[in-house]
Amino acid sequence: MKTNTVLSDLKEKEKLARRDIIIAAAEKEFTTKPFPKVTMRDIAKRAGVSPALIYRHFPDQQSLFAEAFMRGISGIFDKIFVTIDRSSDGAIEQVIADFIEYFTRNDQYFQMMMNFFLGGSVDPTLFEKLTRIEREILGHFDLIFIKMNAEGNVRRHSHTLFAALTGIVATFRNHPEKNMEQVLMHRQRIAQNLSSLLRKISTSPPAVQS
Amino acid sequence: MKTNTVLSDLKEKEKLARRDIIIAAAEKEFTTKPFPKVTMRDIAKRAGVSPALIYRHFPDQQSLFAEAFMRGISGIFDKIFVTIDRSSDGAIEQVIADFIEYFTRNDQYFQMMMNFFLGGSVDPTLFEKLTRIEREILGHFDLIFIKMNAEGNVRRHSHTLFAALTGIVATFRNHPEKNMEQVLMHRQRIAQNLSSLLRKISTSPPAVQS
DNA sequence: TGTACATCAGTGAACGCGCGTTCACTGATGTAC
DNA sequence: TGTACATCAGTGAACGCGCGTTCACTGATGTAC
Repeated sequence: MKTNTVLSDLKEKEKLARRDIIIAAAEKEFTTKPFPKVTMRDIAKRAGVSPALIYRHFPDQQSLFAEAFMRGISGIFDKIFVTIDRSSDGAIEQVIADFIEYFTRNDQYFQMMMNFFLGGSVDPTLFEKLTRIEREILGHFDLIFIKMNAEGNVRRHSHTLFAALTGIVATFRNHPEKNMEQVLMHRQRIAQNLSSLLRKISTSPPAVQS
Repeated sequence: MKTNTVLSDLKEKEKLARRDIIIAAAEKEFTTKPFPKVTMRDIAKRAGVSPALIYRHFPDQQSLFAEAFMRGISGIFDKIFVTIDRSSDGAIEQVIADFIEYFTRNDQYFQMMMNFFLGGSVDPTLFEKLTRIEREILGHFDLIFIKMNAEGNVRRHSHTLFAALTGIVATFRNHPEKNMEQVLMHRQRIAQNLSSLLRKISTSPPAVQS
């Protein structure tokens, strides 16, 4: 019985590993071509499995995409959240710069995010997850404005910040003759402008604590 | 000979009218369903013609979409440009509110805009047109900041404004339980917040001129 | 220890559908003589 | 005025392709007796 359990545990692990390989393959595919062009065949090929196998792990394409998206998106925001939590003044410049840099270097996640925003009909489970992430982001953005003693409605500032950051990445994209570093620089300049705008709403010089 | 010319003029007009009907049908279709779901068959059906006929007027789908987009988008910006030109202080609150309202009530054009931004590869002619429009928009936004005596780099403020407006429309979308008026209200609140942020960069009270 | 059967990850090929686009054709109008 | 031919807007059906998804099957491993 014991051996039995150990063996089936191994089986289980193997299965999870395969699942992992598929998600990783999907993430990798997203880096090579625009989001809507990635196909199940592509992913299967990269993962070294048959397309049919994917459907043993995920009910459909959207579920796989969602999982790949979640995995990628959590990375950056966890990092940003730490920056906010540790800072005494909200570190808005740092947060803004990190957001822009991450989404510039990983445009695939931005494209996915836009896709979910614009696509309209996502299934309720996914919608739920996205809403939770959004709330988490806004909650942490609130902290920035609280720490910097912002005047006015804090949550509204958070919305404004999130919208502006998203807009910067959405509107300034790869002109044919520009490479990624140039695009990044351009976005960062606009982002800095945004930073200094937002700094102005602080009612007092940053409160330096501990 | 004269009759001849008049007749062929009529023919020509008729042809243009048909072309017009097709574009109008396309615009109408975009209002009924999300942008990527609109098909050539749908448009043909609404226009009351055969799908094949569309290809007598437009080389391909993208050209038709582009033309429908241009037509729709010019409307609002012409109106906004007039507001800017006529105002003494740039009327930034009005411009922001109009932008948000228009794109909320005509989400199809926003979706098209995002599509062009995110889609990546558009043909050079279309790219050229889009770039021209963008320059025109930024040029007029510059006027706003000039009129309000903004401190700092004017063009950079214009970029920031455009990005933020786009971001507001992109990020706050139809939650299943909210209707358009509620979405509009929400967006307008964020937009007002943006307005008052931007007002702060004026170095002096608005210059009131004749 | 050996044998018949069950389970289940994994597969390549095929299904089915949607959709952009083209084909082969029609019929009305214009033109040449 | 009549006739043969050219032009061209317009059409419904068909082509071709891509892609998500499923099917029918294989083969390895586990289980019962």
